[in-house]
Amino acid sequence: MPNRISDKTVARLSIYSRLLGGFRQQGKETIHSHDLALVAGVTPAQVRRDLMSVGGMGSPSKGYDVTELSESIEAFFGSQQRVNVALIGLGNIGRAILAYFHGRRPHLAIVAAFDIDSHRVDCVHNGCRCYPMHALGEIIEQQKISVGIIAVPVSAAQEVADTLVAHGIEGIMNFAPVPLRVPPNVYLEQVDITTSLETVAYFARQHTQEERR
Amino acid sequence: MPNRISDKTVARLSIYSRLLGGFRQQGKETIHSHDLALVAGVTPAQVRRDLMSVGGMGSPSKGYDVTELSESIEAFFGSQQRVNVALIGLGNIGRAILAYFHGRRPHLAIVAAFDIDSHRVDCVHNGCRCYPMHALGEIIEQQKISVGIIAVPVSAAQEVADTLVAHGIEGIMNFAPVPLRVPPNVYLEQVDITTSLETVAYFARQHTQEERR
DNA sequence: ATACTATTGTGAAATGATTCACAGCGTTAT
DNA sequence: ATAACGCTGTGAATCATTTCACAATAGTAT
Repeated sequence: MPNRISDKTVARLSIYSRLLGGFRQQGKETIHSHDLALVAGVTPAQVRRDLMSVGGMGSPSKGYDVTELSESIEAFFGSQQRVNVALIGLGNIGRAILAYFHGRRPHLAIVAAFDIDSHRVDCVHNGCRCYPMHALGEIIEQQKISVGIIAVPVSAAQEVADTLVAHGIEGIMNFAPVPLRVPPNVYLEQVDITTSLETVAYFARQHTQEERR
Repeated sequence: MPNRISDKTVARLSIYSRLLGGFRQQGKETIHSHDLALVAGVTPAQVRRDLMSVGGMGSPSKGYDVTELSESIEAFFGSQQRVNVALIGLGNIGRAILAYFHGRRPHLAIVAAFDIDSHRVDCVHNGCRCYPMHALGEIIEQQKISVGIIAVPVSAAQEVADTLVAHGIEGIMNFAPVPLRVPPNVYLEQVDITTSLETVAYFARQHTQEERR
């Protein structure tokens, strides 16, 4: 492998991509690393470093061509080939996620939802059919789903993860506030809202106390 | 300042705290760094390093006293003093967050919600009163709110953040998929679900391609 | 044409986070 | 009592990420 790209860089590229989409719509043709850095909340050097990963094609004094760069990053994310996503758990968080992604990213579609509650099963929420939990493995393989979003209670999260892994999932985004065990060949992203809020509260208090010093 | 603690460490301490709570309930009295590391999904060395921040009080061959350690971490997070939190935006994500935190963390309470939609205003969701948006500044100061959760659409996010900052907020957790500009004395946590999912999809695909090599 | 300016791309340095490795020390076994 | 074991706490080393700083270069002005 030539040079692996860090997850931090990938996350920032996603942000640049979204911002560039906005600039494109408002007719901006070129942009400097400085300007992109300003709206992205990072340093110009970081922008340039990140853009090297997608083969940065900027010109001095003009900067980067917005359309060209936007398309380069989309190509980097492989937007020509669709990634199918499953959402497991249709509670409050699950429904919020479903509503959130509905029709937003064409190449990143939630194609199936799952829940144990029979009231939710077989309904269509935001254009997405809800299947019973026991169909999980079968549907993953049928629909060639490679990414799973876990939005079930803590007590069920590891079991769901195991099922996903057993049926060949490649990446998991976990909203349940519990660290999951998955094999190293599966990419895992923990989105732990409780922990995040606790971290914010901690540093908020720190700042207050520093001011008092 | 003696030694600043990194946000990564703080986040992990929050996870340890939660896990220790579980161990405490099931009557476990002592625990080794190795065991805590296993369930937290990190290395034993990392656990010990993190616990140094709260004045690690482990004994060789017995390990750490579960109750004592649990209380040390809670004290570290300042659980004796309550942090008041405001939630701005009661759409899908806002309601999910509200339901999620309801009665879960006593020292970290969402005490007020805000929305522009008059249908939502003045209702009580999950024990939390919803105020109209124009009351935001006033209520923050009245209720001594120091942390804000932004769950409004992208178009309103920066304006809300500015209002929060203007009224003395110390920390912000932002769910709107746009980088916010806040002064350096305000701690900002971006929770960008789209970006996270895109990152998962990217690495999931990477793994698939590596296997093919 | 030539000089000047501002910006990119990128080695190199700095900073930050994690892991290693081992001294020191309770605990247990003999 | 003594030895042996295994774990903690931590300095040092490693690894990862960010920032610095500047050569190369395209555009612009003279």
